[in-house]
Amino acid sequence: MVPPTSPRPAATQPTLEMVAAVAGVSRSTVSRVVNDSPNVTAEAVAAVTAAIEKLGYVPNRAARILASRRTLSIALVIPENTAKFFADPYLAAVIQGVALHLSSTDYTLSLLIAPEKDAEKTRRYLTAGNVDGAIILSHHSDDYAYTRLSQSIPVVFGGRPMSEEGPGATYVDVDNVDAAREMTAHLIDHGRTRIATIAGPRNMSAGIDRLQGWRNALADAGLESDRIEYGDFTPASGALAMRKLLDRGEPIDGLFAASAQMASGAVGVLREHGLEIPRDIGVVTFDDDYFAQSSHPPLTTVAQPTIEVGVRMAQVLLSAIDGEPGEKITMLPVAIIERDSA
Amino acid sequence: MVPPTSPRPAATQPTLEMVAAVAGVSRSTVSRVVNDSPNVTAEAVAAVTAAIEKLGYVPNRAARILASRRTLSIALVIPENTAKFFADPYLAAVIQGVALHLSSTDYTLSLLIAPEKDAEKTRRYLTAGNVDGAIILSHHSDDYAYTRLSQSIPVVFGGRPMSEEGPGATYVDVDNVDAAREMTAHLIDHGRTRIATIAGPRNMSAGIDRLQGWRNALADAGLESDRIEYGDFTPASGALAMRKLLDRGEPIDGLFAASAQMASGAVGVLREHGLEIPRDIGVVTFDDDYFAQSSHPPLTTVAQPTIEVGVRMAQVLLSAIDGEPGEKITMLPVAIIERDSA
DNA sequence: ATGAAAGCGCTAACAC
DNA sequence: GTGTTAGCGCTTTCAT
Repeated sequence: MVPPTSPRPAATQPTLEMVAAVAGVSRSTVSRVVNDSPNVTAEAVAAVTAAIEKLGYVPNRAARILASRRTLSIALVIPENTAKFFADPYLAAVIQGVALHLSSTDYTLSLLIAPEKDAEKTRRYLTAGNVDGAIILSHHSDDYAYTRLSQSIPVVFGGRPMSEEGPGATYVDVDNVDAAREMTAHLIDHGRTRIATIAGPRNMSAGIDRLQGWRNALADAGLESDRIEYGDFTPASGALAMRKLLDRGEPIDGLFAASAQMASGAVGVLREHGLEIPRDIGVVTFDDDYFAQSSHPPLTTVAQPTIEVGVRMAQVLLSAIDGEPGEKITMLPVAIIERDSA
Repeated sequence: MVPPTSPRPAATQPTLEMVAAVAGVSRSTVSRVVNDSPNVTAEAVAAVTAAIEKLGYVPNRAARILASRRTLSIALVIPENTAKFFADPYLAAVIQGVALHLSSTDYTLSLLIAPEKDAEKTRRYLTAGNVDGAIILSHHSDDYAYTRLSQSIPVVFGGRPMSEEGPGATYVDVDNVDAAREMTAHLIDHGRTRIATIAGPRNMSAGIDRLQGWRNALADAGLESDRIEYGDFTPASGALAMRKLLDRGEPIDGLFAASAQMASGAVGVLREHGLEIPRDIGVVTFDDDYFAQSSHPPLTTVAQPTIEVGVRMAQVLLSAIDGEPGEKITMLPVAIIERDSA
């Protein structure tokens, strides 16, 4: 904790009261104008607006929050174990989308990297009325700290949460099962029959669902589905998984990597082993990031609307905060991008 | 703008007053304890602490801010043009470092993606007393909107800022010139004589400085320094620059890419052209990210203390907010990582 | 060392 | 439609 110190030198911002004086109205009227209240005459609005402009008035957030009991701020919570994925283009884009949408509102984004140990501190902060709502970007199922959070404030999860809260939770996601199935089917359509997968973690819905999709496609085609290794969505884990797959000594002519970052690692290993894509092995994946686009050859993949996911999470959260009904589950469409890697 | 709506249903958090009642002291004393004031008896501290614990009291931020005129929050400003680099492991790590350090303080991090157009809105928000200080992560020189910001609030830049504010500005950086020189010298030591560079943008100090370092090394060795192409630190730009370099038709046996992300793009192109590292060309770069580590072969590079840069920016900013003197410029050491790519 | 009292700048009934 | 009046929950002189 940083101990509080000397108070600030009173920046003397213009206050609502000063605006009222200049505009020749009461503070209430200024407040109404600032808050877009419908019940103000055009003249009053004009006078106040002019005064605000003239003085360069900006409402004091703290005072507003204190008086209205709305914080105008939402938290973006990233458990520390997830923070190491910060560099993942997917996560980065989602965060960007959230920030982008909020910048067109009066809301402010509080970025919280939540330490595993005292998740309790974070939870308290969130439930103590410091934010109007929260977006949880948690990769793992073991973040039970946030399980009951939505009883206190509106919460939106990025992707279906794994905890018991799952049913009933509000989240934004894509149809991972079906997209993975399609990707795998694409491999099958290209004549691949010995298809492996580098799956995501078993404690993340995205990992589980994409694996299920892969299984479904193989089952539909009557193919074996035992060529599985798990990664954690990082390139390094993809490389390791690919090595394990190859070390099995069984022939593989197709690979579905559950994320482009893992595919990135895997492709490097394939190249090391002298395997050429798509001559020796077809490779398809998930996410249309730089790697998928610039790999040689570029990879057939599932493009998720990343920025849009962030934007929608923000939208859904804000409307929940405003007490609007709204669906708990928002599924966004993906785009299948066919290239020459299958 | 999202119009304000219904007030929140009064979450009835315990207040300082309730704590005072339970502890049997005045509100002032509770406040003192909460703020680590030295002038409180041990018994009072104990009683208050117990009461706080019992009630699960968390101070109301807004009230605190309003009364103390300190916001306990700092802004992390990322101009929109820089936001597209969000997925750059370097940027991601720096942000993480900032958030990490703040999580051990009472400060909150406000993430601002600042739209180019109304940078004025952002500037106003920052100067209106909404934050105690700001960290600017701007890649470009043309962000004049933030030039005068440090006249209003403490500001720390990530890397030496380009604007006229440069002299006098507070920032955290590494010695890009020298590190680049060392990397290039490494290439020369390995017998390379026709050394190219993929430089960063000409309007970013990191771009300029690393280019200068490359030039210095070549000058020291009496080698030509006209093999230059520019990128914007993204992989795609690195690939493009490499193509241009190769298209010149002049022989190249060494490459210094000003960032690992650009090296990533460049290496792909080299491979396309059948050039092998280090047999045909030595490659060194900047940043020790996943790509540099897992490229084939892994790349000799300059490892920047990325998380540490973020942590230090936060530390420097907080001490500036607390009015402590402190150096304006913080240079962090880098580590030269020699591998087999030269 | 502690308490009493006066706001911080705004919003939200409530009256007019 | 507009003004008046209470606070929102805390910090901070100023006494004691």
